[in-house]
Amino acid sequence: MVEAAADLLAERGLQATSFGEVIEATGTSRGSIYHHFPCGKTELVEEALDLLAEKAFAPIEAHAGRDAQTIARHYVELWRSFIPGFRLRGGCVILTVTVTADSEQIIDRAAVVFRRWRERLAQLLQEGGLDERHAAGCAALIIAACEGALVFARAERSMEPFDQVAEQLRLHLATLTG
Amino acid sequence: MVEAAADLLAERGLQATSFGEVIEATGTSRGSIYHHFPCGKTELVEEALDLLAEKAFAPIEAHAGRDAQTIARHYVELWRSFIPGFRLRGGCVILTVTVTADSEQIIDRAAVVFRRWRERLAQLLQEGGLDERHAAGCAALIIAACEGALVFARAERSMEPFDQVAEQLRLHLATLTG
DNA sequence: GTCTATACGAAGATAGAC
DNA sequence: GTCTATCTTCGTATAGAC
Repeated sequence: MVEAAADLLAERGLQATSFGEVIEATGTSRGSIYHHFPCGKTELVEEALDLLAEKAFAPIEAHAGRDAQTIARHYVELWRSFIPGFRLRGGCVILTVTVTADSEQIIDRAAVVFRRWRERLAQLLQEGGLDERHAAGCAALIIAACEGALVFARAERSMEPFDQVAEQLRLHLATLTG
Repeated sequence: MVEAAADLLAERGLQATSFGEVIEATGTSRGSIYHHFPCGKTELVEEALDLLAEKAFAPIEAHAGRDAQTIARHYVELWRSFIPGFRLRGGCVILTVTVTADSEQIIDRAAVVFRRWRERLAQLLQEGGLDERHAAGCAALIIAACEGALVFARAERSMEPFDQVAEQLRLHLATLTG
């Protein structure tokens, strides 16, 4: 049930993900959702966000321990791989939810996800040899830039703006670690 | 009428901006909107987007002709100034609309805005001495990173992540122009 | 515990009087 | 041309049968 909600969130966004669609996707019934999630949509969305956030960047852990440039390159490549998967439509769910949510609870949950992503990437970069003073900022830059570039790609239905940004990030990392 | 819609869009986002609120804000009537905008909400939103896009970055033109680092610094500062104005709530309207719109027309209009922003900034940077090969990419990076960082700031209700990103952008520009 | 039916409200859009 | 009243659709949430 949470998985179906997560898929729909990723594909269509927060407002567009209605219980009606979750029901259609899962085959379950309306009342059953409220039995498992008494707080309704907010509760379901929170769980779905956690699931998405965890799954999204699990692959990067496979590169833990390598040098900072390699980590960064794979991280950006992972973002890039999301674009065709979402058919240039969805972008990042956490971002979409953040800018559209009217519930403080959900925004707070999204904020936790963003922070976790940044802290983990900063840690990986630092372990990969990046100066401690730049690690947090550099991680924030990479994720922020990828988020923004993903939106460009979605709007223009083209990989070009994303690839331009990725190239600049590569240059920046090369400078910092060189 | 368009101005009221633009204000509401900036403050509350696409889905949250209803005709009811536009009516309340302007004092006009429901039928009157459809008289001036036969295509309804889509048409009104398109006009509002154009208005917002034009107004948002007009101030940067005052710095035209200065060196690339100065241009970039003022550009980022301009983005930063949006945060308190939107009370950390709205973020960038064009971004919000892009990720939430279900109308191809509106997304296309947003794409035009993004492209125009990038091209103008690239031009200013290049006139400010930035290498032609980096101008387009660097402009894309700056705008993408600011968009992403704005979302972080909104989610965490803090300037810190934005300022981290801004510092990295400053470093990057210093490297490219140094 | 799971389902059906329905209440309740909001939003977009339209009709028709003036 | 502008306004009031209304229609339709859709989404969340709940009540109550089994």
